[in-house]
Amino acid sequence: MEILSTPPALIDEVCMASVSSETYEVAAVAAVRQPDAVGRRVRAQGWVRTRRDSKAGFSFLEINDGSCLANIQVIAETSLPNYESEIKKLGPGCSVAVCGEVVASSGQGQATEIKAQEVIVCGWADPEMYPLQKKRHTFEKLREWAHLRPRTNTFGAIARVRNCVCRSIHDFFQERGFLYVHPPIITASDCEGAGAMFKVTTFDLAKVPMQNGKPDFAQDFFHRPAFLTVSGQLEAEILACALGKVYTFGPTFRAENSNTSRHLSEFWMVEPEMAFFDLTDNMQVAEDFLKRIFGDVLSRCGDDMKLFNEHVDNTVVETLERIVASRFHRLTYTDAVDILQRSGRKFEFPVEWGVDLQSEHERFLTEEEFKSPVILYDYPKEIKAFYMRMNDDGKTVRAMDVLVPKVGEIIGGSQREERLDVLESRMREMNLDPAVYWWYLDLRRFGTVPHAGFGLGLERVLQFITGMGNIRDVIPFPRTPGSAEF
RNA sequence: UCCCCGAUAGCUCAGUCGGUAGAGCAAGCGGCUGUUAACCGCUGGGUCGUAGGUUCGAGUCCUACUCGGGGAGCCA
Repeated sequence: MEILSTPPALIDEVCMASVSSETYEVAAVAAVRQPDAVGRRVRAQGWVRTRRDSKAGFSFLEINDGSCLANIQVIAETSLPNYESEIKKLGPGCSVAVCGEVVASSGQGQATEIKAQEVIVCGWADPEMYPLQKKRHTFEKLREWAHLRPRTNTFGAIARVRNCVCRSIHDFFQERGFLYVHPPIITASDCEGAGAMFKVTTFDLAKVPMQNGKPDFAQDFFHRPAFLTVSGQLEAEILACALGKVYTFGPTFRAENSNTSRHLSEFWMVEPEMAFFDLTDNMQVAEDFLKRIFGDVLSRCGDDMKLFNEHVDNTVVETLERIVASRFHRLTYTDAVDILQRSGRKFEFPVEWGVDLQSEHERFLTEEEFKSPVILYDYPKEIKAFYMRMNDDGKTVRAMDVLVPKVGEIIGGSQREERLDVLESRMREMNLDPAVYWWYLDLRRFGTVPHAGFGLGLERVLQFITGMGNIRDVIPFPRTPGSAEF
């Protein structure tokens, strides 16, 4: 366990003036809590969670610095010079730096504690005004305090799990020789038709230049309509068709007026794209990928996952453990429809070959029929995008969706159509103008290769991992219709 | 965007048949205690989401709007 760390510069400037001449190692709470930290002289810095006074001549302070779920208990004796003037007035939310020796704790619940030689108050938090109380708050209320909710146990845990997942994403692809690539965030074409897009413009909206009753985009910044990306897939294909295996990882924007617990207007998406991969290879990558993420979270975020399991959803740990050890069920769309029709279950929306599966159908498959993630593939061409590879039956395309219990679709992907003539006829069928996609078609015109890829919604994965019911609670600053505070 | 539900103290909620508001927690003060969601006592704290309407009288009934939640569609 590494105990030395770089102190935040700002805090140090604020506090160093009053620090005694003795030296202390700046240490994270996570490190100080380890039994082997006993005997070290440390400086712990963070926010007070609670204070308890003892008439035995000292107060207990619980300090959290976000390095782990748990706090470090500080023993602040009445003999400290600022005990009456400051320490007795500390409460939830105050920021402090504590210098002292790490000692074995004589109480229950922690191995170590800090016997304070100095307690420096950096910032006060008026208990009459500070919103966070020493009690449970609803997630809805905490959402109104997005600037303070990272200081709570649950949202601190979410931040750490989110970080762990992002690290796993990079590790997984980097170890397998993928290149991390960056598609544009501003895009000029509504390539995929994957929902409404946010417009990007420098026009003065009070006086937009008009031409024949329409905005004259020739005068706009990019000399044409521009949007925020809804997917980096088409650009990722360009890069894959030169570099082999690539992945993107960045923000994605959808202006869809979706008001659900599973949709955000701004979310993070991972999109691997692999040249010389077919749909079977693609499914294997998706499965290995999810298992790696879940496995890493279990091994690196044990305390945080324990919190989710105890206070949010008591099945999450068991579910992740089972998935890591199991094999995903793979079946065609056609087989899935067959299972649903023969289930005897009365669905609100009847199942029929050719229609898109509803939430209730996906949930039946993942939660009842298989009780595990399910990969569905070979979907009817009518309900999937133009770029997905046509099967020989002429009716289905090489699409795949990875479905998980509760959250539903967590990954959507396909093998891409690499045959120029087939792709062009598919575009015409769907009333898309091939001329607009000239560069996309060039990839098939010059040195085309079979390739495949998928998209994974980061927040959907986090929802699944943590059991959090609302996607707005697994991203620090959720953007949704009518909501962009903070 | 559609359907349903909700909005009362800092937070979570109760409030009967329409008659000017209550609890728990939090906070302040005091007590007790190597405590750890600490505990015990006292005190303060409200334009009942906003705007109209019905009524002698509205937290309560009606309408619209705003915000929040659940479900649906779209999807990741």
